[in-house]
Amino acid sequence: MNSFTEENYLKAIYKLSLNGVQGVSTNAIADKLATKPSSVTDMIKKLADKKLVSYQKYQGVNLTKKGSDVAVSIIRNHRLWEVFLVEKLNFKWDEVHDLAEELEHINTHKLTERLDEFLGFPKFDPHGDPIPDKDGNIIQHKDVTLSDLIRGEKAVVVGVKEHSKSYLNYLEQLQLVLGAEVEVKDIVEFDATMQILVNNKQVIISNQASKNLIVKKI
Amino acid sequence: MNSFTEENYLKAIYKLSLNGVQGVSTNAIADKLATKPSSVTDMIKKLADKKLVSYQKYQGVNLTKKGSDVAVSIIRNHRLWEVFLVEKLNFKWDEVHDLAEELEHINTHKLTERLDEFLGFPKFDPHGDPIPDKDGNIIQHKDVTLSDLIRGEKAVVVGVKEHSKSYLNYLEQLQLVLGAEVEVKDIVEFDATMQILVNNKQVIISNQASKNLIVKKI
DNA sequence: AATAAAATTTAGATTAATCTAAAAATATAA
DNA sequence: TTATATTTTTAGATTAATCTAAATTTTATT
Repeated sequence: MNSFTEENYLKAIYKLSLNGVQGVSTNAIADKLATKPSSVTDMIKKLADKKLVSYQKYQGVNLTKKGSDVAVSIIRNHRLWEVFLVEKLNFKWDEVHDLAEELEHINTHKLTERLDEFLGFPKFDPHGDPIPDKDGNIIQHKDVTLSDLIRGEKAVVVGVKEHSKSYLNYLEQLQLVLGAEVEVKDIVEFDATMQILVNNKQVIISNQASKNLIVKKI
Repeated sequence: MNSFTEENYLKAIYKLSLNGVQGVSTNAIADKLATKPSSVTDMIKKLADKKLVSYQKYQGVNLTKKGSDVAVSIIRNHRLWEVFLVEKLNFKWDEVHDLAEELEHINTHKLTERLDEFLGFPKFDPHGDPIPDKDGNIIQHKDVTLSDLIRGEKAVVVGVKEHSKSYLNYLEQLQLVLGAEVEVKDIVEFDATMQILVNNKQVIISNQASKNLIVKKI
């Protein structure tokens, strides 16, 4: 079995690998986990001993198949619990991350599968992130963001790239929730600030905000 | 915040105090937690520093109000999660203990209260143990066991004093589940083995088994 | 290619939880 | 009540995860 800490490292490395990076850097991991590079080096050695990552000094790490499987299963758990918290316990989408961070480590095959079934085999979590299926397959929706649209285009909100409470809370105030329809009315050339229509209401949104909102054109 | 380990110590001390014991012994705690007395002494000192227990060398420990509150809230969590696992995820009563041992430590007020509400404010867990309410009040049903009955008496199964998988599994095979009606047909004088009627079926049950089954006379 | 800057690793400490073995205190029994 | 047994505590080590500070390697820049 792996400790919570080991699991968090594997998850961090997995997520940092998604950008197609070959060899995740020690500093990047330290940043993501809010720890020190020297601590990361120590842990990487341990994970390498357990064949969960492949590692050569100064060259960064990559997950092995085994390590990747563990990471995906934790992500599966995390996202299923988020669905549970929002759909069954009526939490809001900006409240569930920290709780799911704890629940995800109760990593028992049977519990996960029963939960999945109880929830009706959801495909996405409350933030639009895809939930890996029981075999670890995961649908990656391609990241078209609101900031990619041009004037006159319409789209539906399908996810977020940033999960902070403040961002999610802000989006909710603007009614920019999953499924909302948006239409680009105008874009400021200077800083890409957008004027958009959400539920017939005019909204002004910064580039910082629009580039973190994943949409699907319609 | 308290670590998982600290919480497990508090829970163990709480349970060992239920028999009206003043000053829970180091050895009893070590036994319950499958650890060594020297480890227990170390941890007790730490808990005493945090004002969670009162302690004098060689005299055993007692929970303070603060320590007792923590213990009760963990027990509340544990039992609520057990209800969830059995009623919502269709686990059997002999499968839920270990999972609940992990879930109980995600000790967030809001989560517990939402779960309680979702489950319909249950009063008892799947083994018949009372669930403390949100203020920590707990109904203690007085422990009449099957072994206390005499020939001819009838009763309903309301709980168990022993939670091992093997015991629970055995009871289920005999249909001695919560709510089952039993009638004492005969008792062997030598070793208190009982012949009882469960759902019109004759069952022979040892004293070891009957004294761990909590019943209510009817 | 030499040097400066940045990233990474090593060395050595620290903290929490545990252990074994030995010492001290308490309880029990002749 | 003295000796013996049991319980509890202390002393000193160990393991996992972390840290700081120093050393090393890689990368970037002149």
